[in-house]
Amino acid sequence: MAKQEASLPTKAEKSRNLILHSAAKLFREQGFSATTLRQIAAAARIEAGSIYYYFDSKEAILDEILDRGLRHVFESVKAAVKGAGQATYRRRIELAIEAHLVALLESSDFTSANIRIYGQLQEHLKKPHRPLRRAYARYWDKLFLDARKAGEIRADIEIEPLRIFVIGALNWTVEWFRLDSKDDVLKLARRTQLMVFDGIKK
Amino acid sequence: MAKQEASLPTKAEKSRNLILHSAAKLFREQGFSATTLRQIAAAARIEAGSIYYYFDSKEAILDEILDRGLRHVFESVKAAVKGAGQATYRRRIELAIEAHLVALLESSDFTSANIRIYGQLQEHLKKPHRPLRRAYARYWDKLFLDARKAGEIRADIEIEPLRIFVIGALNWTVEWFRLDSKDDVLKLARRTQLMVFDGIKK
Amino acid sequence: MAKQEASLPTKAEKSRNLILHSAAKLFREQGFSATTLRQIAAAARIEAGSIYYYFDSKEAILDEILDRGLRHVFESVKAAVKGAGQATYRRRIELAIEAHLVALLESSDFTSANIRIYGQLQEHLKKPHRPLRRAYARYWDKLFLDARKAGEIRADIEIEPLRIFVIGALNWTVEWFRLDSKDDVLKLARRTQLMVFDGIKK
Amino acid sequence: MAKQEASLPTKAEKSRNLILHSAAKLFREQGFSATTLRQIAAAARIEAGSIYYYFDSKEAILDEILDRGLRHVFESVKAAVKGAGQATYRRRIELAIEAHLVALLESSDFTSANIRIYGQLQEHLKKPHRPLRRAYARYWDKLFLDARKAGEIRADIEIEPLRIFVIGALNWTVEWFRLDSKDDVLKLARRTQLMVFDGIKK
DNA sequence: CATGAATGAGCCTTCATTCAT
DNA sequence: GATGAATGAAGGCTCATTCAT
Repeated sequence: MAKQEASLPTKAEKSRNLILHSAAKLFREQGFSATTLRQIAAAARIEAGSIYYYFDSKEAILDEILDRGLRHVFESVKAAVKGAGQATYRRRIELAIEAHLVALLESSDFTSANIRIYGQLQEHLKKPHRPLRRAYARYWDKLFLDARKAGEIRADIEIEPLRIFVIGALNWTVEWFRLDSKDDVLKLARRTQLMVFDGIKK
Repeated sequence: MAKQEASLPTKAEKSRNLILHSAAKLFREQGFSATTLRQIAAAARIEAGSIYYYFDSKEAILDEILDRGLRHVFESVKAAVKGAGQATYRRRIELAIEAHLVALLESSDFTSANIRIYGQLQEHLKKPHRPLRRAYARYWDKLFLDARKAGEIRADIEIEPLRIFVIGALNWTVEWFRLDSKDDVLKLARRTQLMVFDGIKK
Repeated sequence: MAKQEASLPTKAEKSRNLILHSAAKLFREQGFSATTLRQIAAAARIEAGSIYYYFDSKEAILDEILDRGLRHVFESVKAAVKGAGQATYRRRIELAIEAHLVALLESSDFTSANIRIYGQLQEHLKKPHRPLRRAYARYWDKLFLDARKAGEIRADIEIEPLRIFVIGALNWTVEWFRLDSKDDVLKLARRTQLMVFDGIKK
Repeated sequence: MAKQEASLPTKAEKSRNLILHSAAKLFREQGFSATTLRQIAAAARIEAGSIYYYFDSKEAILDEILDRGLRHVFESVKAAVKGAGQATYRRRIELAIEAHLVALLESSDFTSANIRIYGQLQEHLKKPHRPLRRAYARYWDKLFLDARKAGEIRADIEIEPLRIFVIGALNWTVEWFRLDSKDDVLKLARRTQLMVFDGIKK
C-alpha cells in the first residue's frame, strides 16, 4: 500500500502500462471510436474484461493517454529549450521544433495519439485537457515573442498565426511519417527549421 | 455516377446531395466511425432506412465524399494556377496555396472531411483514392520543381519534403479554423504565402 | 402521425404491448434485475435489439409497467366504490377489497409486478411513482375515515396502521396465489372481507 | 456446519458471520441478483476473492441465510408459545404473532431477507427450504386448529386461508416497517393481534 | 421514394469465480 | 487466511442493414 520510492514496476503496473501503450497505438492508427476494447485487450494479450481491473472505462484510458501525450511533448520541449542556456532565440526555437518532432514521432504513441484524435473527440472528452493545451500554446507564444523582441524574427509577424502555422506543420507529420531511424526525424527537423526561418525563396 | 446533363436537379438528386453534405459535415466533426447513419438521416431530415435508396452502404457514402472532396481541391488549385497564365512561379504557388485553403475551409465539407478522416481509415477504404491523391501530390511537385528550375526557390530544397511541409501546414488549418468570413481565409492565405516564401527571420 | 380515435391497435402497438406484458410477467416472477432483455425478447418472440425500437432502456420498460400497474388497481378500486352508490361504508370497503384483489391477481401482470418488485428497486426507480402511490394510500384512508365517522368501524382504530394492515394482507396474496378461476379470487375476497371486519374470535 | 461447543468465536467464525450479516442486509434491501459479491465484500470489509475462503458460491451464502432466517422465526415462535404454558389459545396465538413480528423486524436481517426475496428465487434455490417452510405452516395451522376446537375462534373459519391471511399481514410489514425502537414493534404487534381477533367493525 | 419495423452482430461493461502467491 | 490479478460468460445497448408495404 505504501508507495515505494523508485521501486521496480510491479506486475500490475506493467499490465496497466501495456494496456495504455496498446490502446495509444490503436487510437493513433484508427481513432478512438473505431478502436474496440477487444482490440486493445488482444494487443495487450489479456481478456477484454481484465481491462476493467485497471481502468473504469474506455474513456478513462483515453483520458490518461491524452494527458500523458501532451505532458510528454511539453516537458520535452521545455527541457530542450532549457538545455540551450543563453543561445540565440533562433537556436532555442530550432531546438523546440526538434523536440516537438521527436516527441511526436519517436518517443511513444501517447503524443501522436493525442495529436491525431483530439480534434474529433466529443466536447466532454476534450474539456479536461484544455488547460494544459493552452499552457503549451502560451509557451510557444512566449518563445516567438521573445525572439521578435530580440529582433531575431520580423516585426510584422503576428505571434498566434505564426505559432499555429509552425505547430500545424509539425503536427501534420503524424499523418504520414513512419519511423525508420532516429536520423530521419532529425533530418526532418533540420529541414523544417530551415523552412520556417528562411523560407523557400532564393 | 449520377446521370445528368446540366438539367435541373431532380428531387432524388437533391436528397442524394443532402445526404452527402450532411454526412460530410458529421464525418469532419466526429470522424467516420463515430458518425451513425441515424445522425446522417436526422441531419438530412429523412429516415435512416431511406438512405439505402440512394447508397449501398455507409462506406459508399464515405467513398463518394472522399472522391468529391479531393477532386474539389484538385480542380480548384488547377483552375487557379491556370488562371494565372504566365505569372511568376511564386505567384502561381501563392495562388495554389490560396485555392487549397479556400477549398478546404470554405467551399464545402467534402474536402475538409477528406483531409481530416482519411488517415484513420482502414486500408480497404483508402485504397481506391490513392491514385488521385498521388496525382495531386505530383501536381504540387511539378509546381515546385518548375519554380526551382526557374530559380525562384532555393536550389538546395528537396521537392518532396517541401511539398509535405507546405501541404501539411495548409491541411492542419482544418483542425482549428472556424469559418467567419471569406476575408479570414484570404488573410490566412496571405500570411501563409509569406511565411512559406520568406520565412520568419528578419 | 395523427392519432386516430379508438382505432384498431397497429402492428407497432401490438408489439409494444407484447413486450410490456412479457416483461411484466418476468419481472413479477423473477424480479427486475434477474430478468434479462433477452428473456423478455424471447417471451415476446422478437430479438433483444428490437426492444430498443420501442423503449429507450430496460428501466423505461419498468417505468411504464409500474405506472400502468398502479393506475390499474387505483382505477378499479375507484370504479368499484363509485358503483356502490350510497351503500354502507362497510359495503364500499368490501368492494374496494375485492377490486384490489381482482386487479392484483387476475387482470394483468402489471399490478402484481408492481406490488412485488417495487420495494427492492433502487431509489431513483421508485421516485417517479411515489406521488401516485401516496394518492392511492390517501384514497383508502378516506374510505376508512368516512367509515369511522359514520360509526361503522371502531373509534379507537388508527387509520394509517389499519390501511397498512389491510393492504398488506391483500398484497401478500401475490406471493402465493395462483390463478385457477375467477371464483377463487372472489372467494378469497369474501373471506378477507369477513376477517377484516369481524375478526376471527367467536 | 461450523464446529463449536459454546467456545468463543474464532476469527474465522467472526469473518464468516460478518459476511452472512452483510449479505443478508443487502439481499433484503436490493434482492439477491441485484446484490454483488463485491458489495457484500465491501460491507464486510474484505476483498471479494476472500469470500470464497468461507463459501463455495453466492448461492451458498443465500442458502445459509434462508435457512437461518426461517429457523430463527420458527424457534422464536415456538419458544414464545411454549413460554405461555397453559394460557388460552388466543393468548398463545397473540404471542406467536408478536414473536413472528419481532423476529422479522428486529432480530437480524436473516428472517427479513428470507421473507422478502424467497418468492422471486429460481426453483432450485427454493427447493431445499420447502420442508422447513411447510413445517412452519403446519405449526401455525395446529395453533389455529386447537383454538377452533377449543371454541375460541369461529367454527366456520377455514384454517389454511386464515393462516395465509395472518402470516401475509405480518410478512408484508417487512416492505415498509423501519426499526426505531422495540416499543414500535410491540405496538404494531398489539394492534395486529386486536385486528386479527376482533376485526374492525364496531 | 420513403418509411416503419425488425434484425443480429458486436460493443462496452459487469460480475461470479479462480488461483498463484 | 486473505488478496491481487485475471478470466469469460453474459448483460444492456447500439448500429448498419434489410425489407415489406
